[in-house]
Amino acid sequence: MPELPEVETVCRGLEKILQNKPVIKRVRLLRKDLRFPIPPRLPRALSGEVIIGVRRRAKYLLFDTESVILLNHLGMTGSWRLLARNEELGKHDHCLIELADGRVLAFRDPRRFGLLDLIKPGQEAVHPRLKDLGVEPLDGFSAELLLVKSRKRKVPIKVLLMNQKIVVGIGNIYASEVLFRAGVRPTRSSGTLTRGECARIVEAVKKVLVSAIRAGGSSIRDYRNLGGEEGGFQDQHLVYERAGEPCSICKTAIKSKVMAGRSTYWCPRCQS
DNA sequence: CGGGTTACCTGACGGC
DNA sequence: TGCCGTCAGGTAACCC
Repeated sequence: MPELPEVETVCRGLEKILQNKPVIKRVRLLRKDLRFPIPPRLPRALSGEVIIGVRRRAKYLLFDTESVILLNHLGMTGSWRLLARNEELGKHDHCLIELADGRVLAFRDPRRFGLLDLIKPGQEAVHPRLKDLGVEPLDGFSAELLLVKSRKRKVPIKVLLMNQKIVVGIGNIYASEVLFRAGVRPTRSSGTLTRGECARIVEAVKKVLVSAIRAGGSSIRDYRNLGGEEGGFQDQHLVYERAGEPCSICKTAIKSKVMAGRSTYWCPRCQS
């Protein structure tokens, strides 16, 4: 579920909570694997380390310590919770980070599509999950880049926007929302986009993501921030999960279809 | 390599 | 109340 705005919101929440650079007292793994095996040495590698900071790259969170980086992906249902004192562990709490100051961070992930791994500082660029990631949409993404990457490609633009090797952070909700605002149909073959359309798409990507971050992300089903609160951007969704409803601009019924296995929404009149 | 489909997993929801 | 099929903010592993 979490796309860039949700991961960014979680990252900012973690940064705030960890700004006193706490020492990790102990890490407990409640299961050995999520989608992939969790390194068995992870608890030992992290215990005693100081959390220097938390960063986001694409939809990944990176917890920096002096000697190792904790890499985390939320998958579809992952969340970090600051447990209240004496709070019972949930059925899907898989990893606990116990801080020396007594606080406990829990990684919760019912579907277990998330990821926990370790990276040696300086080795980020060669990590298999990070090495092929594309450009950050809010840092270095441009119409020129989209134009170049879309040439000679037949995939629908909606699928291209979700391709993390080209531009990162855009998932199924924001792809539809961006293309509606850009006035481009999600089914358009990428190679047919004009320079002007690429410019409109890139502008819409930036606007939508910035607005969504400002709103604290979108909560459709599961997504919650660190405090368990919902985001607010779902109130600004203009097409996502609105099939059959009148378009906010022209009142034509919003259409939907499955593309590359994912539900996709658009206005057949406003988007060409 | 590009493009498409399937699998991974749990839970919520609607229909019968 | 079940039970069953469908679907869900992601991505990797297959296939052709």
